[in-house]
Amino acid sequence: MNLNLSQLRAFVAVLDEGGFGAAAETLHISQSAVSHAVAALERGLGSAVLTRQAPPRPTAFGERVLPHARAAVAAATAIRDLADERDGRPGGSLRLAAPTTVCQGLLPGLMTQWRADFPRVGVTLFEGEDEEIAGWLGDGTVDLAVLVDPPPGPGVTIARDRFHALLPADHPLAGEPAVDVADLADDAFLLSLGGCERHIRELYRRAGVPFDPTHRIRDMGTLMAMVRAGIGVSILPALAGAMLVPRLVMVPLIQEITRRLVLTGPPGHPWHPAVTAIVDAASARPDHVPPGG
Amino acid sequence: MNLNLSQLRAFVAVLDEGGFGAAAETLHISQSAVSHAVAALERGLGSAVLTRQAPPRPTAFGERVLPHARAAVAAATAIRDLADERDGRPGGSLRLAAPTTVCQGLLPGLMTQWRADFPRVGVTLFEGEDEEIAGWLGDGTVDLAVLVDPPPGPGVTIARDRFHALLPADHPLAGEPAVDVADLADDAFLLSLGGCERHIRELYRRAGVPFDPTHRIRDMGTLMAMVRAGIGVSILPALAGAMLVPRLVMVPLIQEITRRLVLTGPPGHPWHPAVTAIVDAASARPDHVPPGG
DNA sequence: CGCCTCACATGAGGATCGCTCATGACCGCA
DNA sequence: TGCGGTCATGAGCGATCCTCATGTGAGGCG
Repeated sequence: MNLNLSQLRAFVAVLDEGGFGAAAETLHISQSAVSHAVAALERGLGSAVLTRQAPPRPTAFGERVLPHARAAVAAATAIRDLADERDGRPGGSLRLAAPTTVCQGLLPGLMTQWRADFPRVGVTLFEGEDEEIAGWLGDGTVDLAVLVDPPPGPGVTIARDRFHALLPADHPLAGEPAVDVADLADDAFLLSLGGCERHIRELYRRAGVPFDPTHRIRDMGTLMAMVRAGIGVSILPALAGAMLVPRLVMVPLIQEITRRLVLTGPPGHPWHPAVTAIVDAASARPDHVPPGG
Repeated sequence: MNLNLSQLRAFVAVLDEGGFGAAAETLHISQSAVSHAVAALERGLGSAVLTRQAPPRPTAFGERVLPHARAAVAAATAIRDLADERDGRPGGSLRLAAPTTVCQGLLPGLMTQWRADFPRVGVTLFEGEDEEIAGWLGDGTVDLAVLVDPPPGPGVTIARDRFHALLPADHPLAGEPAVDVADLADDAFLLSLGGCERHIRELYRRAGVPFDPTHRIRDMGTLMAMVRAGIGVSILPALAGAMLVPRLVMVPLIQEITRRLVLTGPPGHPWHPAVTAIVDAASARPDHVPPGG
């Protein structure tokens, strides 16, 4: 009747993998073992933690247990990986969360670097939106994250990412060395959702221009397609340039606003040894990516 | 060879209780079981985590493992206690850290209140100094703490504690309704260590008087004895009044400075359910203790 | 309506684990 | 050298946990 790490691991894995069978695979045990483990957990706790539909969801009670379960599992994993360090090089496998633009613009280079520096560390990438990512980091869903303008704390600034106007290549301003936010008022404005609103609002405030986006678009591909089609213009961080399709240009804004991208581990929790190593290594280096456009 | 919660529990308990035998007692298992558990942990991890002298200390490696072990154990305990909630009332046993003055001035009342409100929750009190306490909260040594003027975050302000002059009863200023910090310059100043220096320094800054303490004293009893003996005067928060011995008085200062006492759980970690309940209950109440002197 | 399939539960059996008891080894101390 | 305190070790046994095989229940389809 006593709580057990493998029970917690099973519980977490079922939710993360979306089923008992899938959990069994990633845990390298049989489906039956997972079922037994979750059943034992529920017997031990006295109530169900999972609804048994496809895909399994946590019960209200399971929802409350989950963050603690994640914390326990993460701690155990960290200890295991701490022990697996060889010749000072950390090992283990990390889950990393980052916003879309960072995933596309910054991480390819970074992760290549890490693979070279920390060959025994595996990194699984989770793409998300800013607040979502902070939540994942807090509740143990991920071990490592790139946060946008986080409150001061541990972690290392890996880039300062300046905002640019996104214009069709045949736009009158497309050839300028820099444009004023106020000059964008002639076109419809396409606001990209997902965390940059705050900065864009600030840009308009500084420019003294009322902010009145015509469309709000979540998907970056859609946004670019619409700008290319001449429907309007947008403002994006420089890193989004990595996703640029032909016949689109990014022009620096006169109103110089940047977002700070910070690589950090879970606040409060002890960090996974590999996370500490990676963040320390990033601190020792200069910013990897010049915020060019 | 697989990591195990009872192994981690044993490891943590040996350090906390100062020995294998003592750990065995608190865990309600045999000394042999503790020895086996730690041995298995070390076999599993591939290196020693404890030095086997009296009292056992963590090895360098053990030092790195310890915070993760605490996190795992705390998480498991929280889950257990989450399950033990009956009719909405939380249960379990909490470790609470607080500074000396709070322990003596504020907690007796608070803990009585809690005993009534949360009869199934046990609280063990750890007295410490301000930074020490913040450290304990961060690394999982305690579940709940009273912090002094912490950075903004979750938690509830349970008191605003105003600073007072501590004078012998026969001091010329002892009868005044309030005194100016500048007027204390005639006497030797006895600085009490342990976290209030910052505030006292600020008081002197505001009064425009140079700060030049004659003695620095750690123990509150010693301080009071010395003030009573006429060796000098001091400045203490109102809560220290709970420790006042006869022939001493506390007089409010004209320079009104207070310290904010905040009851909170570990930053970042998910909180123990009973901690959440206690902090929530405290938020719902007005400040318990008027900062009287 | 019956059958199939997918997904999870259940039961039996066997290896492993983790505990206790008894005892051994080591250290500081007189 | 002997003694008490502290931790380690080994044997033995019950509990646990995993796997294999099979049961059950929901949903899709002819």
